[in-house]
Amino acid sequence: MKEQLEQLLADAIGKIKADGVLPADHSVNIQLDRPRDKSHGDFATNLALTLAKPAKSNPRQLAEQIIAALPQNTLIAKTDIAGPGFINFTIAQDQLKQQLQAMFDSDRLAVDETSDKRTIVIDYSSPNLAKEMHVGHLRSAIIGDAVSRVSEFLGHKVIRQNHVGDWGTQFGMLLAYMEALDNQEAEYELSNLETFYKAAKQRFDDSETFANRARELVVKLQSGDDYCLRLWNQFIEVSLSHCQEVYDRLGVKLTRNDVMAESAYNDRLPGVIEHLKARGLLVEDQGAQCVFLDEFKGKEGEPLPIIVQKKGGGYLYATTDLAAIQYRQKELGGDYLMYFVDARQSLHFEQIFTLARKAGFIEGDIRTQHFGFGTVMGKDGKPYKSRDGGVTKLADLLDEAERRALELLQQKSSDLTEQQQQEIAKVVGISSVKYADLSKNRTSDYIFDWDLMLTFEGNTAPYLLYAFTRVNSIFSRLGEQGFDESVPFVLEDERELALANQLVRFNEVVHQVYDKAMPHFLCGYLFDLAGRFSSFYEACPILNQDDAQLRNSRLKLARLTANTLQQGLQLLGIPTLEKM
RNA sequence: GCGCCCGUAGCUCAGCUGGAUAGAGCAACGGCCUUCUAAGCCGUCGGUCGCAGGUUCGAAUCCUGCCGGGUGCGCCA
Repeated sequence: MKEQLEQLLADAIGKIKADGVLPADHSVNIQLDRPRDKSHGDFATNLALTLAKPAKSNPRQLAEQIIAALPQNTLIAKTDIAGPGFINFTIAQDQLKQQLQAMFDSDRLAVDETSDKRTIVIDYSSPNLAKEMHVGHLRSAIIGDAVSRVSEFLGHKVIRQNHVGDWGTQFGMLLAYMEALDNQEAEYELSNLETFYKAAKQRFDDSETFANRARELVVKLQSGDDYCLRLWNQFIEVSLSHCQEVYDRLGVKLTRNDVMAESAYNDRLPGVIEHLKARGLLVEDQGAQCVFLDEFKGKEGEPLPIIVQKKGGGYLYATTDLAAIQYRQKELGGDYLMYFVDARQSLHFEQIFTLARKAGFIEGDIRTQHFGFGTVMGKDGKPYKSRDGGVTKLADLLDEAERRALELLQQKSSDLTEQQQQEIAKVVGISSVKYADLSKNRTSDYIFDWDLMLTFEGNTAPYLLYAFTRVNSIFSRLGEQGFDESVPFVLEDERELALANQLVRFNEVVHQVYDKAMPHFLCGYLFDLAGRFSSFYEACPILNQDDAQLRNSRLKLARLTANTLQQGLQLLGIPTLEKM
């Protein structure tokens, strides 16, 4: 609907250019807003204001000329010139009803597939396997997963990549500790990776002999020693299955098949260095192999190095990331590489992307984009910590979410069995954590607050889940008798109209989420939708409506609302519940 | 020192490429359950958009400076 109107305006601009009202070479950016104030119509544009100067005209007069130049159409019911020269459009109700009907008939709620289909490689979650997943891993997994789902829904080919860290220096320490324990002990201690890591670190710091053994083991591991590889494999296996448990609980779509660990690029690393050398990009500096790019200057304007090989010959994460870019493009056929990684790594990615392009690892139309995100903070405004001051394990955090959700459900009297309550609490708890994250602007830090995310009031998962069950209850009450879906939509009450206008925006919003990789747009949309439905439900009798035409139309609105809520939540990676 | 991000109501957050009286939710206060829904709805109160300049017909949004907070910057990943 917005696109159609944009097209009409583009035609109008073309016409006034042809008429000499506006210089033909003046480039025009058509901006269409949805005015907050209902009296300003369904859409508004400031075109006449921005073009008044180049047209050497006054805005209101130009507005009239633009309106006059609009092609014949059935979309616009009314145009007004308001204030200094805004053009306000009221959409013809027929068009709105037609759009609703299209959504109603569509199995994808009339969301358009993208016109620019890509093979998108999405790097998300990517934890370090040395430790158990903690709070810091939450955002990448949740946001990356939501954007993956949205991208797929729009018709892109999505390849998920879990770039887990399994090759760092700290593995020597872990292997040495495994070695020091006997087999059974090791198995037992590995069941809690967090304490295992701490114990290994402790020993590393305390004992010189142990530390030396740890360093020795790293070297042996990296040179392919069988014994080390066996220990290492055992450790990685345990750690990966921990991750998988967390993904399954979170409803994050990652599986073992998506794991492409750092170590998997080992064979490619010498080739990366060779390639850089062949391109004349490599410079030796203090024994290390570096690349200096003019784009990145240091303190006194001297170029900043990207170190790709240590003086001892070891490789660094910059090297691995370059190898990964090469792999994702060449082997996976990706033409859009997305990275959902902490914002603190933005400089690193800028450097890597620039270098990758300069070195020819990526060329032409291939997009690379780092989507950073802020830190999860505690109520004190500092990075989120557990009570004892340590980092909070993700598994423990999810346990607490489920426990708190159960408490919340128990407070409300309900006809649910104990068993049902527990199952529902799991969904509500996990969804609350996910939604709290998704509903905030990706780029900013946010404060993790149990009380705010686990409430039925405001922009929260429980509110939306409950809103869905309320809509659904209409249909369970309706039972098997069903309703006549063939009647046209009736939009007489202002609340019916408000709901309809919101429903129709779904397409636009889903595309925006993809364009900016900002799931919070969708959250805001769903919250608004649920609110409008509640107002409608309050004021407009549905099942108790005698007028059959009206009753069926309202049932259709309710059905469409339910489907949109469900689809929207699903795109966010949140399941719906039949009852709560 | 240099780079990036942030500062909006008492609290948690929106505010899309500059647009019309800066919006939600919570908290506070006041209404609404013999008609599907009260885990809801309707309303009231609450802001010098960190500060100071500048650009513009028009700035929370763009530019400059300052204050305050975060974070990154040669051999960890």
